[in-house]
Amino acid sequence: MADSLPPRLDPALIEGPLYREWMERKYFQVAPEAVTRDGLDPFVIVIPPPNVTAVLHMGHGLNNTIQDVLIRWRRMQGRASLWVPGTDHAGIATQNVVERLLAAEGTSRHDVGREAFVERVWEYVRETGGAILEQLKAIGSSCDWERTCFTLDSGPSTAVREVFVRLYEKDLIYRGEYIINWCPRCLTALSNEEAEGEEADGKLYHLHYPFQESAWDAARAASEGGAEAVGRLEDGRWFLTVSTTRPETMLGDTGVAVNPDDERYRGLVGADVDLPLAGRTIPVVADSFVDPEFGSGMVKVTPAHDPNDFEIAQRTGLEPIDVLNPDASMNENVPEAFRGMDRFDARTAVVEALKAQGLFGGSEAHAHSIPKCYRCHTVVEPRLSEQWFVRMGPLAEPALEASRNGTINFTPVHWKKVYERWMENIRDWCISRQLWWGHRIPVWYCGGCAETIVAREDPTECPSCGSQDLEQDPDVLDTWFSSWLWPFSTLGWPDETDDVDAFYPTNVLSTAPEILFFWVARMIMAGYEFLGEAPFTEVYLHGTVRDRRGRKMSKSLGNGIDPLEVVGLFGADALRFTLLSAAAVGTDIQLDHEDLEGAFSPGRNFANKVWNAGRFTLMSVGEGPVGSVAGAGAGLELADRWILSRLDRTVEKVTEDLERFRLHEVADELYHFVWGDFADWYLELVKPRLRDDAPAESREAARVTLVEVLGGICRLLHPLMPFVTSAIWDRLPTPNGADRPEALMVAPWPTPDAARRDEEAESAMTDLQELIVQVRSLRKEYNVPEGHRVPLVLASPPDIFARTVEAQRESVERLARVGEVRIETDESAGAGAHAVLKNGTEVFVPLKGVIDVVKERDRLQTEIDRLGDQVKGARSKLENENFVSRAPEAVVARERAKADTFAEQMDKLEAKLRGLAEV
RNA sequence: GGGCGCUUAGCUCAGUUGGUUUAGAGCGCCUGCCUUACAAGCAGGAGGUCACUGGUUCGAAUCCAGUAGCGCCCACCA
Repeated sequence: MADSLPPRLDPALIEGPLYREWMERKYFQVAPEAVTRDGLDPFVIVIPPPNVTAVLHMGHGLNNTIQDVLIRWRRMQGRASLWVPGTDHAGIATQNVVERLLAAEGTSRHDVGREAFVERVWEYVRETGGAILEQLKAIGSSCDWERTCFTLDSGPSTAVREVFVRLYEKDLIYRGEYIINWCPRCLTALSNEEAEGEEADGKLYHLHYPFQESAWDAARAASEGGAEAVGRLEDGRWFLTVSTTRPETMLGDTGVAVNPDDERYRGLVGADVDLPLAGRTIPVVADSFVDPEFGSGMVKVTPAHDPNDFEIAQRTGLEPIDVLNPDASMNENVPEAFRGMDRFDARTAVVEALKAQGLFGGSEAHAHSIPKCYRCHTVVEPRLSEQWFVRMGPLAEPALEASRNGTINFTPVHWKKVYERWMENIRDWCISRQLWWGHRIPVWYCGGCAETIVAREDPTECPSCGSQDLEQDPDVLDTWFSSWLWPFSTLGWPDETDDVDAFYPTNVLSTAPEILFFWVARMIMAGYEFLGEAPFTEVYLHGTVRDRRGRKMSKSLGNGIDPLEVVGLFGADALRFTLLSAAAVGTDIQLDHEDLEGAFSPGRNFANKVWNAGRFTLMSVGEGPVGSVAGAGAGLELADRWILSRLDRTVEKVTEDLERFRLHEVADELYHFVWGDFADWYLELVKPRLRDDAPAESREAARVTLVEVLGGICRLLHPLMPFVTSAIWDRLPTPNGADRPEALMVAPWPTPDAARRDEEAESAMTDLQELIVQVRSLRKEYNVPEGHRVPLVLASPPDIFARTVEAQRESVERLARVGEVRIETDESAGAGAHAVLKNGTEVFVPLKGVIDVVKERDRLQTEIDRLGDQVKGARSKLENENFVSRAPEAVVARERAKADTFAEQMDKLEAKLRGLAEV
């Protein structure tokens, strides 16, 4: 059987069939009864739903590999592990895509009409949507596909409706007129989170507004009092200067504000100025928002196009004047010359017009951040409009507390602060979008009596006046308004389902930090508000996948890597392992998109190594029945005991690191255990014992150990590399032909076994490895040709070491490439190896390190000195009364333990040193 | 402007509460090997003042302060 395995792993050959088998056997599925009836401990992850029409990218590859590792590991631990998959309708993104399709056809959504447009999007989603879920299967994701959910499905839609109504009834949803972020291209409102600031080199323009003649005296007085923003034109008029980065908005100014405590301008409050171009008169008002230190200390107030100005206007009684159309062209409230002009053209035009009137005060470079639409990157325009908002304050309270009291943990931990800061400064959430694709807002306006109806069921008549003249709010909800319910809407809420009972709350939420606020924070708020409990307790935020130059991978840069291409070239295991081994907690991942082979060689090479180590083991063990490790008992040799002990340590370490999301460490440990300990050392050491002419007992001990260790490797590695491990495990015999789980993915996760620990074997092996490495190094140093075998003379080695070498004599000879190992007690022979140089002369090579008594003495002495220092340090602390009385008990205890252990170790080493001295 | 993080081998990065790490890995590089599991391999090797300065300590890549460079997040500064 093993002979039939090809010497080079061909992932394509094994991955497809294995995944199909897992699906057929329904290993990914979990029924709620497993929890409610059978009492299994649930472990649940809900997938961050990718956009329904998205194509898999490396970020998905990384995130879903992480989730699959956790799910597979917990499943093997015997927990009812459920991974809920699904997709998001992605309001703006999807609508934009289809609008572009229509544009290419020479039409638009307005031409085809709302109903037909929405139908068209559905059509598009049905055609192209969900492909990403198939792609997740290719990387091995073990989601319960029967539960696949879409945010626009009836279940999640019901949840959205229920939540809207409940919040409205609690007065946590309101409609109001505020300055919102408006995308003039998407023609919709955006939330604060959706308007991303982008650093840009802008300009700060200075504009002059002339005072009305009645204020000239006050202006002169201010000017003489040192008000630098006040000046006089050539024609004698006095003016003030305001600064702005958006001069075109001056057409909508309704005032100029100064700080009430600003001495310079106190006398000007109440004065009127002429608003140039617009032909209006506006007042100077006082508001404490104005920072006297910034610029001239005078601010133009444009209430309809700036959130701060809007607030100033509310406080000072200024009326907003809207000057922009939805598409950001100038509207009818501006002078005819500017009407219909694009905002950026208007900017130039306004500046030119002011120049012509001598009212332009120049401009200067000004770096600042400009908000842009996160979907189309158009510069967002603050705009006054009527929108729906969620009052976030009350929702944030428990969500903030959950982080503070440790109910919810963040990995890496520094996100905790970021999260809390956002929660502390929470602002209301604008949830209405002027789109057609999404959840329609469940609000109707009565034409008969102006009643607003918010209902779970579509109303047919007004409950107040009975009128049937009802019109539904035209807007849809922010995409995230369905996403924030995901951990329970996917389980059937608001119905009281078994799934909610069994699987809520979920356990881990793994995602990219970019959507901490968009999604994670809001899910936590929704969890508390609607189910009274956090939706998960662990938040794992992974790094960003970047290219070799550190740039984020993106479609527009063309620097992305297609995970499916990687799977096709090197296999899913290679992809997964490479990502995991690069994904240290809190760090980004760099992959060279121009050298896929280089980028993914760690995973590919390791997968192949596992494959070959497995193949060799299977061939060596052969067809015959195999006993158990327990049965082998005293027959186990040093190398066997060593590798079993190492396996046990690895089990402990790997499990511990999985619990702490240290997946990079897990990958690293398994890599070194499998490649280093198992393949490089153990397999090489046991080769002589596997021959037909080897002593039967020794051969049997090797066989049972091989089966045991390879089985352990398969289990430990399975969450990371599910395919290659399964392929090997399926061919692995069981001890004494015992029954076993029908598949590796449902086999039990190993647990540490104290009886397997063997420090004697570990230290003896360390010495032996050191000897072999020394000899190899010497051979190289003295140019001993490959074909030459030289005797290795070990003079007067410590007893235990002599026995170790003796036990592994054959292996030592083979691995060190020496002809004969001689152990002598005659010190005069020295410790060394005879080597024959290229010219034929024979030299005696003294061996360094473990077998060189003198050097060993030095080494021990150094070690002892160092331990001595440590003991001294610990003891001096313990003698320090301040330390003992003030330090926490645990710390003192640790210090005491330290002193004891190191002293103990020191004694041991001193004994060893005395032993050497006697030789 | 506020907050946070990073700076370790040619490259990309690990290094878990300060002490068995005389600082590690992968890739790359040099030397020798097709040793019947694997050349996607085996063996040996070169390469680092752990950004800089000072401090705490018996002991610092690890803790503290400052300096320089880079990055991220948040923010209403016109």
